[in-house]
Order: sequence, then structure tokens, then C-alpha cells
Amino acid sequence: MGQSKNRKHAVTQPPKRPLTLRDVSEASGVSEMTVSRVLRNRGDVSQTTRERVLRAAKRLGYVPNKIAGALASQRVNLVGVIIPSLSNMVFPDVMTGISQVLEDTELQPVVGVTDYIPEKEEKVLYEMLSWRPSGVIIAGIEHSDASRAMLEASGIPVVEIMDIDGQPVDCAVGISHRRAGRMMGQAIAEAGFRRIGFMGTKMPLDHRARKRFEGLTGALAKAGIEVADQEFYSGGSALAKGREMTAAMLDRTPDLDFLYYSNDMIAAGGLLYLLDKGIDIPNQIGLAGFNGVELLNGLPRQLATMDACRFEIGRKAAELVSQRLAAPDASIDKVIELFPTLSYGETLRRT
Amino acid sequence: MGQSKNRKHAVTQPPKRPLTLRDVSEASGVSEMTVSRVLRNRGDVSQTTRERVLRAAKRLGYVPNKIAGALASQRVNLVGVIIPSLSNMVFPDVMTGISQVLEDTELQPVVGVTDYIPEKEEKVLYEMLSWRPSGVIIAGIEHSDASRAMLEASGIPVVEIMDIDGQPVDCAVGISHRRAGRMMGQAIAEAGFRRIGFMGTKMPLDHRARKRFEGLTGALAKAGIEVADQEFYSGGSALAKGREMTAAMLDRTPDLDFLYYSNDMIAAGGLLYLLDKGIDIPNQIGLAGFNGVELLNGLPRQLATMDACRFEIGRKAAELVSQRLAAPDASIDKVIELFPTLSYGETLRRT
DNA sequence: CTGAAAGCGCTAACAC
DNA sequence: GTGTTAGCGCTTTCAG
Repeated sequence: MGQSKNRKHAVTQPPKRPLTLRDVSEASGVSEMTVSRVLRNRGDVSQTTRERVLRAAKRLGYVPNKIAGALASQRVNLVGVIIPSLSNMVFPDVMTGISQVLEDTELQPVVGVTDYIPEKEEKVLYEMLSWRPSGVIIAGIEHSDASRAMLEASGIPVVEIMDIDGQPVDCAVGISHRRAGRMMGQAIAEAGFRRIGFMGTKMPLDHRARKRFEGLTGALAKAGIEVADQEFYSGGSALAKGREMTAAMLDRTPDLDFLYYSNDMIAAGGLLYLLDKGIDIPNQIGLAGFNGVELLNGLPRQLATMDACRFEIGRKAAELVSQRLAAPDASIDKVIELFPTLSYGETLRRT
Repeated sequence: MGQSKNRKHAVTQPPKRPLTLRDVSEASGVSEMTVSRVLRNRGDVSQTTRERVLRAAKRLGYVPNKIAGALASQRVNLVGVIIPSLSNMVFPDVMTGISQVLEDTELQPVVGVTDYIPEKEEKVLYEMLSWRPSGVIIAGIEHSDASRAMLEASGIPVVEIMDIDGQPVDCAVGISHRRAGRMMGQAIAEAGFRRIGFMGTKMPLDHRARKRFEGLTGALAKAGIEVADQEFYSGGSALAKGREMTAAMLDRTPDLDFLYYSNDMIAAGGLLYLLDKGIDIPNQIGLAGFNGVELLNGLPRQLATMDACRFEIGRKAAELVSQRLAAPDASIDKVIELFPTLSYGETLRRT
């Protein structure tokens, strides 16, 4: 950690009053109302006055006050986006999808982060709603009663994203994580693996990882296979955790022939570890992760994974909000299920 | 990409009018003003009425309207945070630092993303300032004239972060990327490397990477060394890019004995590539990256890197904003320089 | 095409 | 302790 070296200087703020419409009005000799019209490109204003106003506004450096505007117009062009984490590799993609769509509209995303903590979700949601956004996009389909109540009472479009295994407050876009787990389980069984180990995040925090695990065990059970060993982690560098957990698990249960990880990052750690050990992948041990993160493209072996449609989920969610705002009474799809694709890569099919 | 299966349902919104203070006032039989006081924990209110109000508010599900509150009180407890990217591995850390500090205050961070595009920075800044935030934290120390003008005119605390090689609008917290590059150059020269290759992002977009490069070449020049080859990329999976660029560069300039990468992710790609090729690291080729990302802990070799003090920068920036808000006239440090530490890892010192 | 009046929902400042 | 009055800076609405 760096220490700090300081250069002392007195810094005093010029006690400037922020400019108002009135200032522009006076500077341009045009009524406030007309100035407002020019600045919003609304109604008909003669070319002459328009230019006069624009020039005055620019010269003064006027920046409109959205607080006042929003209060007067009863419209706030913000969409609250509530997600568990930013350092996740998955939500930046969702955000990109959302931003891309909203860029063509008046709407702007504002993000809140919950760290997977329900209490924090409640708080963030409350703060968000108190700004009276036009819509909310929120990750996950399980929320506290209080959160659901707030969302319902808000009277604005609410899109729950990522997961569709449950009952949405309003509407939902995502994949079925249960189904995703099942697909992976089937693929593993079909490939002939029999001794499966599972590694993932501590479940209570992450409903989607839990559902994938449930889907996996269900599908394996049908093939007469039980998960032979499992381990959960929280916090820390995922890549390093993947290594550690893999080492520990193989130490404990040496006869495993397949390892399923709840995310690609720990899977990558596991892969690197096994490669170091000189293990033959996938003939000796097969591997799979989840998410389809771009990172994987640079790994020594193409890792089996499943794309979570993150980007598409972001786009669709933003489209939904924007559509519902444009046509509040239109009939829409309450639940939009996206279907992830399974990439076998080089670690799931024996050669 | 998943296609979508849809369940049609008519979803109509109950045409609810959002609740106001007046509703709570009527429901509790207490004046609006007193309700307001209770909800903000301000002034003296008797225990009896306080409870009555709270009960009514909770029963109705009242969520205060911050738009109106902000307009009336002329205070907006938001701090605008403007950064180039979220998918970067570096800014989430900065955000964490900021959030941690702001959590103990009334202030809340609101982020805007510029994608390293000056025009977008201007737009984001304009939008941000139109909400009249209490302060701004903005990445980088180079901004367009228009952006600087807006920041100066805003009359609020502005903290420029990450980089201190330049003249801040108001104050700055960061490291000297020039110095960081220089340190790395010295270390490389001292370790006895002589044929240096550089790989990084396209410079015009990333001032900090450019400054590190300048520092590097300067230090190497003093040791009589020139950068023997260099290559720049933009976009794509950084890990894969690191592989590709490394392959291409060694193909072109096979006698390189050291590779310096402008970020850890491409460095990691290069490392994996070289290891695949069976190259002896660091005796045949040495390596270094930049950032000190956690990811590195799981790599097969501990990569040489330099910590950019991201977390600490976030903390300090938030503290600065919060302090200046508390004591606007206090004399403060205009520039706070943090000092990155160089980790030699296992790729920079020959054995 | 332009302007005047009336609030949006809340809080500061002052009475009681 | 509690209530009253007047705005915050803008937009809506309606008149010219």
C-alpha cells in the first residue's frame, strides 16, 4: 500500500450560485418559458430567439437542473439497475446490453449493488425508488417480502433478470438455471463420466448457483450417478480458490473423473492446477464451468462451459422497460426464457 | 445466443398515484411538517406521534420523494463517479474503496461510464452535473476543455483519480504512472535484461498506459537500452490477445529477453503462451504486467507486476470529497500521491 | 410563436 | 413539540 506525500495548498471554493433558467432568461432577454422550450427542443420557437437563447446559455455555462425539471414534469428518465456485484465478470456484460439499448432512448441506467445481501437489496431498492425512476431492472427472482412489496407498490415496470425459475413480481428475462444444471448433468453422464465432484460458491447467497446444482444432481440421479464430493467457498481470488479447492478435493477423493464448477473462474483455476499436475484432460479428469466468460479463450485448453446469455438478457430487459413505458397497457410476455448453449470445448468429451 | 419462448399474459398496471407526505399526514392525523421531521429523524418529536407516523408510513408503504426533497433543501447527497470502464478489473476495486468510505456518510455514489471516449465523458459529466451532485470523482487528469470548464463551474469538490501527472482542476489522488514505468524500467535493466518488448493498449485512448510507457523507455534509455519491439491492441479478450501478441512479437523479434505488458491480463496471456512453448521463465524470457490484480494469484507462475493502489485511491478520493463537504474552507492537499509497490514475483529476477 | 400563472412534493424558517 | 407559510427551479397549461 502506498503512503502519501502531500503538497499543501489552500483551496477555497468560489461561492458560486448555480445558474438558473432565470439567469439565461435575463441574459438573453427572453422569457424563462421560452428559454426552457429552446433548451428542450420543444414547441415552436423562432430561429432567431432560439439562437439567442442557445448563445446565452452556452456563454454562461448553464447546466439545467434536472431535479427541478423532474419534479415539475413528474418524469424521471432513469432506470434503476440492481445487481449483486460488479467484480463478477457477468454483470458488466449485462450492463453493456442494457446501456446499448437505453442509449437509443431518453432513459439512463443507474446502478445499485447489493453484494448478494438481501438487507442491502432492500436498502438499495428503497433509495432507488425514492428517486422515482421510470423502471427497475433487478437481478434474481427471489427477494424479501419487503422488496417485493416495494416493487409492487412502485407502479413502474419491473424486470427481474438472470433467472426465470420462480414467480416474477412483474416480468422476467433470463435462463432456467435448473435446466442449465440439468443439461450439464446429462452431457456429463452421456460422456461417460461417473465420479463427479462439484465446487461452487456457498449456496445460500447465490440462488442461481444453487438451482444449477439442483438441476445437475437431478440429471445425474436419473443416470444413476451421485455427486461424489462437493465443496463451497466464499471470497478470495477465484482463480486461486479453484486451484486450492481442486487440490483439496482430489486429495480427499482421488478417484473423481469429472469436476463441475459453478463458475468459469474457479474452473480455470482448477484447469491450470490439473495441467500443472500433468493430468490428462479430459480422459483422466473432465471439467466444466459456467458462464462462457471471454477470459476462457486464452486458456491452455478450451474449457467446457455454458453461456448464460448475459448480454442478451441485458438487451431484452432494457427493451422490455422501454416498451412498457411507451405502451403501458400493451399485452406483453411476462416471462422471457433464453436458452443457453453448451460449449463442450476440450474438457467434456473424451477422445 | 438463446432464442426466446414466451408466455403471453396481459399485464396492466394498477394506475397508482405514488404516495405523498400528505397521504401519511392524513392517515396519521399529524401535520405534513411533523411527518417530514419524523421520517428524517430531525428536530424534536414526541415519542407518541413519532410512532404513530412511522406506523402509518409503513402501513401505506410510503417511500419519500427525494426529487422534491432535494429541490426544497438544495441538497443532493450524491457523489458522481466517472470512470472509463467497468469490465476492467481495476475500477471495481476503486468503486469498492469509494463505497466503503461513503457508507459511513450520507453520501451515495452514482457511476457514469465513458468507455475512454472524451465526447462521452463530456456527455456523462453534463448529465451528472445536471442532477446537482454534492461532489464528483473522475478518473484521469486529462479532460476536454469543455469538461474542465463544467467541473470548474460546478462549484463542488472535484477529485481526479488514478493519475497525478498533470494539473488537477481541483484536487487529485493517484500514482505517477510515469514514475511507475520508470521503476519498472530500472528493475528490468538491473535484472540484466537487454532486449525488451512492449505490449499494450492503443495509446491515444489510455493516457495512463502511455505515461507508463514513456517512463519505461526513459529509464531504459538511461541504461542504454531501447525498446526493441512494441505492439498495441484494442478490444477482444485480453487473455487471448496476450497470447496472440506474444506469439506474433516473438515471431518477429525472436531474440527478446523481456516482455512488459501494460496490464496484467495480457501479461497472463503471454505467460500462459510462453509456458506452453516450454520457454524458461524468467531465464530465457522475463515478464511483467501492471495492476496487481487478484487474478494473478492463481497463475502457474507469480507474475511480476505493480500495484496501482486502486482500492486506496478510491478510499482517499471519497474521504476527500466528504471532508471538503464537511469543511469547505479548510486547507487541503491538492495532490495526494500514492506509491505503488513493485512485486518481482517469479518472472522478473533471473535465478 | 411567446408569455403569465400555478403548481410538482418537499423542507427552511419561523410562529405558536 | 407542532403547525404555518413560502418557496426550491422547473414545466404544464392556458392565454394571447
